[in-house]
Formats: sequence, structure tokens, C-alpha cells
Amino acid sequence: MHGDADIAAIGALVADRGRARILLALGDGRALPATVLADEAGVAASTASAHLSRLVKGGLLTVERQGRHRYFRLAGPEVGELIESLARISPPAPVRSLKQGSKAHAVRFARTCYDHLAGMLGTKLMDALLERNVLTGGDGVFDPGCGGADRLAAPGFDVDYRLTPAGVRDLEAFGIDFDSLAPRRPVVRYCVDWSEQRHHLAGSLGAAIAERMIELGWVRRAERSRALHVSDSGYVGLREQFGIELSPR
Amino acid sequence: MHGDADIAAIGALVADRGRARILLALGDGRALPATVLADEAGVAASTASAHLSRLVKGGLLTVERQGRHRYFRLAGPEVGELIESLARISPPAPVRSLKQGSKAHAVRFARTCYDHLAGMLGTKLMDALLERNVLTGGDGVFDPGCGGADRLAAPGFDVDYRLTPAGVRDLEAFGIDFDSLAPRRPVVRYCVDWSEQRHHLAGSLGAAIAERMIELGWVRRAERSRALHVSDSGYVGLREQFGIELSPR
DNA sequence: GGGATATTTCGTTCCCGGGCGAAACGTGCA
DNA sequence: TGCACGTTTCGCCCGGGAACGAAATATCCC
Repeated sequence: MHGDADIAAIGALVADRGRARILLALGDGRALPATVLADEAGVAASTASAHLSRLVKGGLLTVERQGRHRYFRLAGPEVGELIESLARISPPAPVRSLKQGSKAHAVRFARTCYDHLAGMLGTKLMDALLERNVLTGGDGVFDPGCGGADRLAAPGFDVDYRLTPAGVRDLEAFGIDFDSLAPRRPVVRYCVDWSEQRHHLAGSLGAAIAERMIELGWVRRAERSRALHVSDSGYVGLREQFGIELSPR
Repeated sequence: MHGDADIAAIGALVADRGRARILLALGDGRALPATVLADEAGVAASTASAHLSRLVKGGLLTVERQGRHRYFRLAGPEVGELIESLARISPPAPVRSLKQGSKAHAVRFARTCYDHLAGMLGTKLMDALLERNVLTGGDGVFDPGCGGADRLAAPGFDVDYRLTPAGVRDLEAFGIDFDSLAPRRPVVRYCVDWSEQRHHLAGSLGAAIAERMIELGWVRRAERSRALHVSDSGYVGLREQFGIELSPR
């Protein structure tokens, strides 16, 4: 069936801890810049650079330049499947399915996407912001890739989600300081959420809201994953402030 | 989803050329002894031994002792899927699908299974031998594993395919010298053919028939795979001697 | 028991590849 | 233009592991 496929070459690409972490970080199809991946892999930028170029040359990743950034993402769904296959075997077995299952659930429930909120929490927040007219627009255009400022901008990513004057007031009341938002970064962007297949809020505003929620103790980062844990006060706050009903568990 | 799976460890197992060849050789679920795998991988027996123990310790293979042999096989279907995933990506892409396709076709058409005939040729030969009463029996019992002398014997593998007196005469006429058959090996065994899902003939008789066909120039081993090429005289011979109709291409 | 064969262990050699920091590019922003 | 930042290239060090042959071990057959 597979005549003389050079499996070993692919294996060698995955065989390194740093590269493996990079692949896992990109596992959900996101596109991330080299610096972030270096951090994710826990190696120096120069080391990550070498890893990334090997992965690209090996056909596992693709790059797209965006100004002085280079965004990397999985070359295709087959690569994602490969990663799945590997992950399925990597612990002696998916024996710990109970723990792993709850972990997977947690990630889908609420997580960070780079520096903003994603998962069910992220999309419900997006809904709430639109419903309460904090944001308007976003009708129709759907970007299959990801349009966050921290993701690779695909053509036409600039769906017109706009902040309303009333929205600015609401968010300031919530504790967002618009004057101190990262200046060199678009305020409102969106991401396509892989677990929800809908948009969530990115951009400097998205990051600021996530930061504020952490500051308020509404959510807390998990130790070893991108999952977020929502506290009791978080459930209350989300309901009262944004009308978001999240069912825990 | 996959929290902290140690993907790199699995990758490292596949990252070596020798181990990759071993995995590919076992890719169809066969169980093979260490010596054969060493040959398949093109390394010394000692080297292969080290590889095999790493693969077993890593959970990709399982071993079963059978006398002084140790038969290795993939630890489970997930491992097979992993290999598939890898093979799907390994050449820059399945771009050379034309060549690869014909190669895959050739392997299904006719190949060696260790030392005897498999693929469509192997199963048609088995049919012919039963139809012409060279062999009798084999009714019902179906071994999901493989019961050849050169494969791992699973419980109940000894389905009663028996050689008939008339069959002995026929085969002697064909050029099989029963006196010189490997004495320490069962004469008639069978394998479950993975590409045809039916039995083909193994054992010392299966090996002798394969050898004789090669000797007669009916079939020729391919360079880089287990595929067999059937010659023009081979098609004629198979038809006249065994009534086997193989459509080339 | 003795000879043959399958497999593993041991000891040695050798090379690939990962890690880092410093410095060189290249691009964007002021 | 000049500074800042993201990324890559370069040079160096170092460890792991893959290879082989020879010898040890285990098992089978006669």
C-alpha cells in the first residue's frame, strides 16, 4: 500500500520535544508567529526559528508573512490528523480517558486563544456584546481562516464588527481603559472558534476584556493547558454584567 | 484536547529509518520474527534487536514467543492508523499517486508473504488447489490472525487443510520434491490474506511452490517491495497447470 | 548431550542534531 | 532617518543514539 514512504523523515520532525510542542500548539489550525511558538516550546527564538524552518521544509507547516511577522500554521488537515494519531498513542493508551475527557471538556468550555477568550465562553461573550449593542455588524462574511490581530489575517478578514459609543461606556464601566489599549493593534478583531464554529472577540479589546476578567477573579488560567476555569463569582458576574448564562460542569 | 501528550517520544520511535521499515513491514498486521525484520530493515540482527525492544517498550509493538522465535506485531489498530497517517504525508504528498497506485496494485495482485505466495495470485492458487483436490478441508474455521508457519500461530490455527495422495502426484509432476521439503516445518499451513480476506497457502509446501514458480520464471520478485511480477509464460503456466485465470494489468 | 539456529548483550566508534548567545537582516513606526 | 522589534544566520559545545562484530544465552532437533 505505502511503497517506500519515508516515514522516518516525518517521525524525525516530530521526534523533538520543542517541535512537538509547536505542533500541538498549532494543532487546532491556528496560525501563530514565531515568537509565540518559541515561548510555547520553551526554547530560544533562534532555536525555534530552526525548528520552524525544518517543519516548513518538511511540509508539516506553512508560513505566511505579515509585515515583520511570520505566521505558521499546519500545512493541512492531514497534519492535524497525524497529530491526533500520535496523541492517541502517546500516553500508553487513552486509558486516563476520564481525566483527559474532562480536560477536553474544559478546553471547549472556556480557554484562551493567544490572549483573549475562546470556547463557549468566548462565543457567548461575542453574542452578548452584539445583543447588547456593544458591537454591531459582522453580518454575513465568514472567514474560514482566522482574522484576529494575533492570528493570520486572511483576505477579507476585516469583517466590520464596530464598537458603538454606548458600548464604549459599558465597557469602561466594566473596567476597560480604552486609552491604555495596545496602540499599535486593531481594537476589534474576531477569530473563528474551532470548537464552536463561530466568532469570538479578538484584538486589543478582546485581550483587555480577558485580562480584566482574570483581574476580577472571574476566570483563572489552568496550569498546563489553555483552558480557563470560571469561578463562582465569574458565573455571577457574567450573568449580571453581560447577561451570559453559562452552565458549569 | 491532547493535554500534554508526549508526542515526541512516539515520533522518536518512528524517526529511525530501520525502525520505520520494521513498522511498515508489520503495517498490515502481520507478525514476523526478528530475523526477518532485521533483513527487512537492512540492518544487523543485533541492531534490529535493539530497535525491536525499543518499539515494544514504546508500546508500538507486542511480542509473543514461539519456541526460539519471537514474533512481533503491531500493538493495535491505532498503531496501524498512525502508520497510515505518516505514510499519507511522508512523500511531499501522494503526488506520485500514479506510480504509487500501480505499485499498490501490484502488491495486491501478487506478492510474497515471507516465502510463499499471497495476494490475488496466492488466493487463486489456494482455490485451484482445493478445486482440483490437491488439498481438502479448511471448511469453516477462520482465523482472524494468521496461521502460517512463518506467521504467528493463533489458537485454533490448525485448520485441517490436508494434502491428498492425488495432490502429491500432481505437485510432483509440477516439480515439487516432497523429500526435500524443509523437514522441521509443517507442510501445509495457511495465511489469512490481508488484501483478499481469504486464505492462501503457507507452510513448507507453500514456500516450495513459490520457489518452483520463480525457478520456472513464472514470477519474478520486484526490486523494492514484496510484489511479484507474473511473466507471460507465468500466465500460460498458471492456466495450464492449475487452471488459474489471472487477468494481467 | 551436541550441533544448529534465533536472539540478546556488550563494548566501541562515530556522527547527527539540539541548545545557546551574538550578531546580522529586514520591516514598521515615529 | 533612526530606533525598535521580530526573525534568521553563524559558530561553538555537547549528548544521545545508531551501527557493527563478537561473544553470551536460549531453544530446538537429532
